[in-house]
Parts: sequence; C-alpha cells; structure tokens
Amino acid sequence: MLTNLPGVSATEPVDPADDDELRAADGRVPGRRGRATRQRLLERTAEMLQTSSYRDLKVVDIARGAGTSPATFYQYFPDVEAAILVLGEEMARDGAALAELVRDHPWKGKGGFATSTALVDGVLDFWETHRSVLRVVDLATGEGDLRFRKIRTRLLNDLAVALSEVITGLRAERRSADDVDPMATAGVLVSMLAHVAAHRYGFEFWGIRTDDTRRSMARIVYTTVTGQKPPAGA
Amino acid sequence: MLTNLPGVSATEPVDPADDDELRAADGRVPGRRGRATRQRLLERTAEMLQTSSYRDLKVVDIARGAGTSPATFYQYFPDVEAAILVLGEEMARDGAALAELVRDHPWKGKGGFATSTALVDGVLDFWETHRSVLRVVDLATGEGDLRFRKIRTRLLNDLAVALSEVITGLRAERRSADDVDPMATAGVLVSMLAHVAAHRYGFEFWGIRTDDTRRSMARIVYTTVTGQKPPAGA
DNA sequence: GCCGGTCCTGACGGACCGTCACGGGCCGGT
DNA sequence: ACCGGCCCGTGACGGTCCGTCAGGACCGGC
Repeated sequence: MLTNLPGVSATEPVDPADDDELRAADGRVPGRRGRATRQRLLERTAEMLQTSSYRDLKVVDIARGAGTSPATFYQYFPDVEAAILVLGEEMARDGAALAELVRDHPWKGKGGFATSTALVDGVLDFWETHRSVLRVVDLATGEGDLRFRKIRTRLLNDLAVALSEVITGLRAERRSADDVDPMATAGVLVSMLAHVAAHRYGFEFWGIRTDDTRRSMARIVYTTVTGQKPPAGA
Repeated sequence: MLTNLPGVSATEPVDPADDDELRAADGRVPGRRGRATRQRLLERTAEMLQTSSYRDLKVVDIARGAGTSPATFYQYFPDVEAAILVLGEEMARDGAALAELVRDHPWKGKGGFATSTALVDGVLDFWETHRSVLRVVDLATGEGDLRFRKIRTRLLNDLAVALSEVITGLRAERRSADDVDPMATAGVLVSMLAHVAAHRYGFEFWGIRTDDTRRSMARIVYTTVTGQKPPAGA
C-alpha cells in the first residue's frame, strides 16, 4: 500500500456514501414502501424483457407497467441497464447450484455418466429459466461492459472451477500424462453447455431432437472429464 | 402446385415489385449514385457497431457519419436492424469457407489432428473478424427474430453438416455401434467452437492461455469426430 | 396540528424517430 | 445549349422517449 499523504488521517475518511446501503438517486435510504416500488420496477423489467426486444425496452413502459412514473424509475436506477444488472446478479446467485451439482455427485464408476447427464439437464433448465436476462448479459459482455462480464464470469467460472477440480483429481488417479490445462478444458466444456443451452431452439430448427442433443453433450462431457468411453447403453 | 384459379393466367402475373431488384423506400430502382450511398451507409453502420453499443446505435449518427441525412438512410433501410441484416448476410457468405475447411482436409491418420486444429483456428479468426455483427445476430436470434435466425442457421448449419458427414463416414469405416445422431454431435461441436470464439476474451480473463484453449478444443473436436485419442504430442 | 423525512410526479428541454413534399442535380434527347 | 424527366437527397415536422428538477402528497412521531 502507498504511504498516507501528509495531513490525511490514517483512519477511513468519513465518506457519507461509503456504506453498502441501498441508495435512491437523491442519496436517501429507501424505506419499506420505496423498496417495494423498486422491487415492482425490477419485476416489470424482467417481464418486459421477455416480450419486448432489448433495443425496444423503454423506461416509460416499465414504469407505467409497474404503476408508477418514469421519474420514479430514475430514483432507483440510473438507466435500464442498471436494472437488468440487478436482475443478472440475482441470477448469478441462483447459478451456484450448478457448481454444487458437479461437486456433490460421483464421477467415477457407473454414476459418472448420470452426473454428466444431470449437469447437462441442469444447465439446460437454468438457461431456459433465465434466457432473457442471459441474452443481455451476453451482449453487454461482448460489448466490453465490465459489470456484465463480472456476472457472466461469476456464473461460468464457478462451474468451470468445479469441473476442473474433478478433472485434476481423476487425472491424478489415472497417472495420466495429459498436460492440457484442466481449467482450459473445463472452460471449453462450460462454453459448449452454455451455447447449446442458449440456442437449443436453433437445434430443433435443424430437425435434431432435444434428447439427442442431451445425450451427445452428456457423452462429450463424460469423455472429456473422465477420459473414459461412455457406458455402452448411453 | 395448386390449380390456377378461374380467370388467372397461367403465366406469372405482372407484379411490379416481384423481382429481386434492390428497391429504395419509394419503389424506385437505385442507380449508380444511389447504390454508392447505400454502401457508405452500410460501411458506416459496421464501423459504428464496433465502437457503440447496439442499444445506443442511432440512425442519425450513421447517416451523419456517412455524410448524408437520416431521411436518406430511410430511403435504403426501414430501420437499423435492416442494415445490420445485410451486414449479416455478407458475413454468412464469408462463412462458407469454414465448411470447406472441414471437407477438403483429411481426418484420418496423422493429418486429422492438424485439420482439427485448422478448424479451431478458422473459427476463432472468423469470429474475431465479425464479432460485432455476430453479437447482434445472436441477440436477435435469441429474441426470436426469424430473419436473423436464418443467417445464423446458414452459417452454423453448413459447418455442422460438413462435420456430420465426416463423422458418418468414419463411423461406417470403424463399424462403430455408436448410434447418436451425427448431426446432434456435430451441432454440439459447432456450438462449442462458436461460443468459445465469441467469448475468448473471457477465457483470458480467467488466466487461461489462448493456446491452451485452442489445444483443448482441437482435442475435443478430434476425439469426438474420429473416436480416437489425440496423438501423443498434441 | 405540526414537523421532518420519505416517496412520487408533472412538466420541461432536448434527442431521436420516421415521414413527407419539395428542390437540386444529372443525363439523354433535340 | 436548352429542356424535360428522373434519380437522389434533405429540411422540416409531429410524435415518442429521455433524464432532470422543483414541488407536493404521504406517513409516521410528537
């Protein structure tokens, strides 16, 4: 750390907005009613995002839909993206369950393929539930928005780390000479899952059955993680 | 075909707008100068898409940047999305090269892994070149826009078909009992490639070297397509 | 009833949209 | 050179949405 500048106290300066409290635009701390309004705004944002395109999402519509005025919206969020960002953070918290799914189930033996399948299904479900928010997170991340990238990273990174740990563990047991970065492999797998989940409708468009897609992914995940061929009946 | 209705000539009706000609908003066929303006508008759209976010892309900016007025923009495109759509179609034409890459190179023997690597690099390069347009194509596809979905499908489907043909061919030679739909497997692979390419910056963010990502993908592609383990040194 | 903080909103200047009728420029015919 | 017709571009306009501000309604505590 840097040395303190002369005349600057070593204790934290008393910055009036330095706490983690929720704040409205004018600096006040929202009470019961205010938080309820904010919540209605968030819910309405999520709903509108499912029916309207991101580009056509207007704060007027959100505000009126929540039974309030545009000015009120700006009390709680600087712009629509900020509201979606909050939605994204809530989503990322939900996503922790996916990593647990990888950690808490067996990969060795017969149960391994079942774990692989459960992971595939879990990701598919998760994306189905959160697809409208995920679309925007993906776009904003691609456009270089660091706040959205952070959400995306938290979501996918947790999963990738869990997978890479499994890979490392199994590789040690097999005394495998495989030297590819386990995290790179895990990241690629997570990418595959995320992308297929995001575009599963596109697959059906090609005439591919969803069940074939699931099996195909489960096999790739299983093979890549364990280094084994998938069991015969799978 | 249906039978002709009474009184309707069997020859094509003379519909004044039934040809494939480029048309301005008022119905006229653009001449030399008009097409040049349209082209400048397209180029400017592509440029602005790289620096500005999709949501903040304004037709005023595009028009002024192309040295013309908003009214002129609407002569050639009904809205910004229409312009991006044209950009997307140009991109899809470029994408045909990727499928050729799969078809024209060997998968059997030692050259197989090289082909796999070349495919990975090809996809990575392609996405790097077209990422700003691809972002919008992905978003619009996710929002259910069929025109954009068509572009996305053309691009990825060509590649997936090429891969599935290779898989089918190799599987027959090996007399493999593998009965997963080859197209499903190919689709999953293409998804993996597309997603990693779209978010490679995210990988570097995790501290994963690009080269590790490349190798990891090349190995997965090779293994999945050929059913063989990757060569020792890879 | 009064007061202080919380909460909401009408109203406004400004930006952008999408459309129209009009004017200016280019070209071929005479 | 002149002219008519067609191609091309634009100013201007009503409308929508943005983002901000001052002011008023509401709600407890005293």
